[in-house]
Amino acid sequence: MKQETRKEEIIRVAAKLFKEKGYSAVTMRDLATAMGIKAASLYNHINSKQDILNTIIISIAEEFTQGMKLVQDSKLSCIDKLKQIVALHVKIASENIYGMASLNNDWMHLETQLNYYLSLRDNYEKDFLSIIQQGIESSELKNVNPEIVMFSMLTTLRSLYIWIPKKEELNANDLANNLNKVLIHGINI
Amino acid sequence: MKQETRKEEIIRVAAKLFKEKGYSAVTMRDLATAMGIKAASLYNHINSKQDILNTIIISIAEEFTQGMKLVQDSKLSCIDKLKQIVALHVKIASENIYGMASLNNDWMHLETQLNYYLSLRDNYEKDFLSIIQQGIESSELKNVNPEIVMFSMLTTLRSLYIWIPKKEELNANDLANNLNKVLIHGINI
DNA sequence: ATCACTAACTAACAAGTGTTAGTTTAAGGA
DNA sequence: TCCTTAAACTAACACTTGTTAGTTAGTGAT
Repeated sequence: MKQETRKEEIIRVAAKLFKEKGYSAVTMRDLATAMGIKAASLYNHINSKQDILNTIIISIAEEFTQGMKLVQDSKLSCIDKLKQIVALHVKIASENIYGMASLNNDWMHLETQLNYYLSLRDNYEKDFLSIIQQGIESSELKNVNPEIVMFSMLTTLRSLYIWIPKKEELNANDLANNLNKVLIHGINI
Repeated sequence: MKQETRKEEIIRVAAKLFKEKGYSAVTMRDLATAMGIKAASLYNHINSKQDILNTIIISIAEEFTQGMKLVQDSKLSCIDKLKQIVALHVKIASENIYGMASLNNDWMHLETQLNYYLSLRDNYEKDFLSIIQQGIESSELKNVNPEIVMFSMLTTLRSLYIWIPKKEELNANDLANNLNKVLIHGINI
């Protein structure tokens, strides 16, 4: 277990504050108070407030991109690929409850990294959509509007960070299984 | 068609800016520029920045509460009630693309109205959950985890405001029908 | 012509913003 | 003991924030 550096600690605490109030509403003095130091002291460890946001968002976005690559390169059926994606979201969301909030709500405050983030997101959605389209073509999935399927699954998965903390009794596996049932098999008899 | 007052115009433009950058990142000078006037002039029409947010969020939240009441008082089957809720979200989201963003992302910046908002949201979720539970008890729905069903449906519906503007070719009815298919009947063969 | 009203304006304020510069303190190794 | 380094500090800067006060210009009714 690698020991957390002071810089990593600051970023972790920042992510927590960003989740509660959003990036813009959190001041460096808020962050310093949460760390038990003065605002100016933060700059011994980090370059700028903006840099903290970049680090939080880009690292998670790249994790998703990497996970999607693995799913795509696999020889799984379409439905199994979708199940893998659900598992990927459950895993990343569980490990980054606070960071996921910034990813979802504060990406527009990225500056130098905004275009990079948008390209990662765009590619992720393209890959996701393509899996669904293949499933429909191969009759593995019903002939439903593929974009609506992606939208529905993706918004649910992207919001997991809100919901996981309220349901701590559910472990990652159970949660993924339940989500698969609901998202893929529907709810009516 | 009632003519829009200057105050309503300010609130509408504010909601649009709030959607793009979030409440905290939008300054009164931003809003004034978007209106083509000076910041101080805004105060001839509105009381405070905070007040604008209150108005945007509470009006929509009350619309949802009212809609849920109608659904509950109806004698519809559980699945038809769920379909009515989907339609309610599609309708409100279509008519309040910008306001929905504030409702979802900036509710924590409510001050005097925060507790009221939270109680509305809490009751809405309780009512939603109760409909699903009744559907399971009466065997109208599969025996799935009711909270996961609600979470999945609700996050999808709450994110409609992101998605509707990208798909203008789909009218409200088609969208609601497609969502019903996907959310209720599932996607696998 | 006077009045009230709407809606804009300029000027300013007090508080808060991210950040920099320079300094101090404590710990560990040579 | 001396030197280095990590990590805190105080003080300050230039700018931005929401908001207030007081004023001005145009419009329509009496």
